[in-house]
Amino acid sequence: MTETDPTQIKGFDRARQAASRALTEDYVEMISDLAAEFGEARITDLAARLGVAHPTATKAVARLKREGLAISRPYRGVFLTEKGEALAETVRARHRVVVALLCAVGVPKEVAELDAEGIEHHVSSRTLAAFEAYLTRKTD
Amino acid sequence: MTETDPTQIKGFDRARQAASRALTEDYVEMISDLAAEFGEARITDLAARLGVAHPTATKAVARLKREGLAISRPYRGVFLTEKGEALAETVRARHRVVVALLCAVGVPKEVAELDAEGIEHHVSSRTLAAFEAYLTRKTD
DNA sequence: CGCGAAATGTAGCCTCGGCTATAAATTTGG
DNA sequence: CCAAATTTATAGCCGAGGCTACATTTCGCG
Repeated sequence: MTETDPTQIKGFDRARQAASRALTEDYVEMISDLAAEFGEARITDLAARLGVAHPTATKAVARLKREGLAISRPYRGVFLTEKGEALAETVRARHRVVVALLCAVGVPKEVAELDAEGIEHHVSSRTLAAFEAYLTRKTD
Repeated sequence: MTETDPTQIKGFDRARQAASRALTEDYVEMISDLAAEFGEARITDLAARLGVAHPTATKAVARLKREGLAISRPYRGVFLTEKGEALAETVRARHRVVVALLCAVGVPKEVAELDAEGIEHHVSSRTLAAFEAYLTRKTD
């Protein structure tokens, strides 16, 4: 029998958990963006921006509501709760840092934006802190 | 109607595609590692290292076989095809670069290993090239 | 105002990647 | 060499997150 390496398993588990959080984070961020732009987030716009069919967005919003991140009434826009807004701000901030770090090490801006969309969900708080410290050092 | 931003959609699509590739890449890399260690990859060891139940590993291996990345006979070990080995090497190399870059910007080694497991699947070839260039610059 | 267009909701289906439980084959040790 | 332990396979379930098709509600405009 192979001696089970807990560190390695932990890495895969974390990656899987991050994958399941990614959708939530994307939707919350997008709802926040749309609210800032138009005053409310509509299902159709959410679906369009995320590149999915509307029923998919409807289901996702239902999940956000279950998790206490958003509220909505039938045939009306979607709004974030305080908890949802807080998460949105966290996600947005992390996104900015990841993009900035990628650019700082020489990744072209558009590529950085594209890759950050996937990478950001896997950046732990400790790695994020290291990124921020690096950017601060480099700026000074 | 919101003006659809193609760049943003592309980012989300890429992230979703990367998520579906991630499992394949993890399994292929792990099979390669086990083959190097023990001469063959057994379903039980694969499952243990990835932290899943064995039927889950069996299903995943079936998929790899469908995709021409691995071969196996009932009750025998799993082996990579040439295509599978090539993918494994690519994945392994990318993993090393990602870990090295994280370390280079100040992420502690153990954290880098954990986060890399999730991040690596979202690093495009252009970003990878930028990482390599940065590491080379820094080393010189 | 009322009607057609647009937006939202609902139903139902698919695939994937987990799981448990159970069966079959293989390996191992006495 | 046979029985027990281990390993692998299979069946069947679940939830997530896609989709299409169709029903319903709201909105905008003539």
